[in-house]
Amino acid sequence: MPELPEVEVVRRGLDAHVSGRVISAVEVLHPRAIRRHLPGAADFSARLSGQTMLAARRRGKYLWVDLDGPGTTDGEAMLAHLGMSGQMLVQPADAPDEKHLRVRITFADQGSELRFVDQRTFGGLALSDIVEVDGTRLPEPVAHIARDPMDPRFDPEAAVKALRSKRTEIKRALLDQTLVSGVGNIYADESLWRAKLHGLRRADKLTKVKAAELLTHATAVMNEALGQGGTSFDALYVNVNGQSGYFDRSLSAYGQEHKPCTRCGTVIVREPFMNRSSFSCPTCQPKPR
DNA sequence: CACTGGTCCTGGTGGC
DNA sequence: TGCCACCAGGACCAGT
Repeated sequence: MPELPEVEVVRRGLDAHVSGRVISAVEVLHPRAIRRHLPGAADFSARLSGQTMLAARRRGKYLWVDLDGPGTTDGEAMLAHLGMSGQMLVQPADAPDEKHLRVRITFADQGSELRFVDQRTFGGLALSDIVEVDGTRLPEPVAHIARDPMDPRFDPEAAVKALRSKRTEIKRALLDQTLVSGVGNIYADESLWRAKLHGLRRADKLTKVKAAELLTHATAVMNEALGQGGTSFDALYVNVNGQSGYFDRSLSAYGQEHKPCTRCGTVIVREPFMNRSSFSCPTCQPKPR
C-alpha cells in the first residue's frame, strides 16, 4: 500500500531511469488506468508520444513527470497515483508482460520500458496541465493537495492550525490530504500510537502542543520508512526496479492485532474505522468517552 | 458550508 | 474441494 515513503522511492527511481528520455509510444491496455483525462486513453497516448520526460516530482502520494512538450502556458506533466496496488516498473523490452500491466511506455532510445502495473485499478495516469499554487508548479488535479512533511516549504504551524480547525476525529483529519498530505492509514495509526492518542479524539479539542507532537511523529515515522525503502506487506508494492521495502517489520500498531504493545504489553486491538481498520493500544491510547 | 459515509476494484483468505 | 463473504484502502462525491 504505497504511502508517501513508497511513492518517494518510486519518484527517485523514475528520476534516475526515465528523466531525459523521449517517449516513442504509449500503449494503454486497460482504459480505467487513464484517470482524470477526459479526452480518453487514445488522446493520452497520442499527446504523450514524442514528448521528453523531465524531472520526476511528488506531493503527498501524487507523482508526476514534467514534460517538455508544447502543452499550455505553464506546461504539462504525466501525473500518476498508485492507488492501493499500483507499481511503476522499469523493465527490459523483452520481459514478459505482467498479469496486471495497464500502460506501457516505450522510448525512442529503444532501451528499457516504463510500465504501470495495477491489480486493483484504484490508481491511474493522466496528462495534466501545470498550474502555479503558492509559488509551486503543480499538475492541476494536485492543486488542492496540501504540502507534505517532506516538502522544504512545509509549514508545521500552518498544518497544526489546519488539523485543529476540523471538528472531526483526529485520524480522519490526519488522512485528509487537503490539510497535510502523504499520511495514509498505516502511518496514521503509527503516528497516533507514538503520540499516545486515540484516533477518535476530536481534532479541534487537541492542544497545539499535542497536535504538533502528532505531526512530528508522522514526519519521523515516514522518514524512517523512507530510510528503509518503504513499507511493504505483500508483493503488491515494489519500487521502480521491482524491489520490495522492509519497513513492515518495524510497525508498532498497524496490523499488530493480538500482539502485545511494545511499550506497555497490552494487547493491540483492531477496530472498524471508515470501512477499514484502525489498530491501537487500549492502554496507551485510551478511547474518548 | 462542513462533515459523513458509500463506492470503486481484484485477489487472497478463511469458514462451512 | 468448492463456494462465498469478507477484507485491503485512497480519493472522490453524493447526501445530510
